Amino acid sequence: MRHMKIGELGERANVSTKTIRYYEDVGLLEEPTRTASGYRDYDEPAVERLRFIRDAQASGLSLAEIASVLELKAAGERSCQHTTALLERHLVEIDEQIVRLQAARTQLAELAARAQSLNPANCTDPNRCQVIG
Amino acid sequence: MRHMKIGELGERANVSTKTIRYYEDVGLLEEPTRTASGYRDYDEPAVERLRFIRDAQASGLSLAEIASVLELKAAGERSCQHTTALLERHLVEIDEQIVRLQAARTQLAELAARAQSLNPANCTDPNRCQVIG
DNA sequence: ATAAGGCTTCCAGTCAACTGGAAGGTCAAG
DNA sequence: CTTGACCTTCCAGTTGACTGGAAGCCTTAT
Repeated sequence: MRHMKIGELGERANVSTKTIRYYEDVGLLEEPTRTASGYRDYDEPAVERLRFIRDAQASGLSLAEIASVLELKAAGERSCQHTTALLERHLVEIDEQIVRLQAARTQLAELAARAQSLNPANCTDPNRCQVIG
Repeated sequence: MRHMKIGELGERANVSTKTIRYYEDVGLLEEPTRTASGYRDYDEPAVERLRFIRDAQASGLSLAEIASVLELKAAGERSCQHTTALLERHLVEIDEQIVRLQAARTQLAELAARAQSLNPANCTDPNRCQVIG
């Protein structure tokens, strides 16, 4: 599958078309080529780039930080001290985040186990659970 | 250290006093007892609860979701199906998130290694790195 | 007893990251 | 040759989670 329009790109990277255009607006994604009729025309690597953004974002980088990382990635050489330092710092943060996640996981799993072992038919009071909608 | 005021609680859980009052406003934390002069008066377990909120938030739960989890936690029994289901779903999400984090970690570590092995003295162009400020 | 610093309430403002909607062009299927 | 699903731009609105600031009370050290 060589070329695709924004809708397919969005589906494949699990991002809305709105969000893709927004990323382009804020400089996260460079402007793609266009078809004769003005449609955005993406290629395979665009999927990869978008997924990278999603992963990086999931790791806790802000879109602005991701932009600078992508710049470094694109540059390939001409390393920039600030970005390198950012990366180093962020690796530490990711490790901390993984630890926090595992801590949360443990606590939530415990709660879930405890909750599951009880009668689940008591959710009739509208004052409870209203948070979840 | 038995009792503390909001400032100390904030320091110990690494949360601003503003944020603590905000959590109370939105129902995440129940209203603490007050000193004679009207100051919020917290005990040791409050630190734990606040840290739980932080961990849960780091794991990707919204404050509203955390509120319902805390409700379940407080109830201890009288399990609520919605919340239990939320927890189950979220455990899966946490696992996915850990995978994403590790993927991002790998990619970023690679980038960092690549960047580090290059001359880091090229960051003179103000058009680069401006994102980081 | 006064000054610094922490506490109180209340309300408004900010920020990131979308998200919705109008108004209209494009294209493949029937 | 029109219907419906996509696509376009532009701009405004929303959401979640804070955050700032005013106005004023409380506490402790000097």
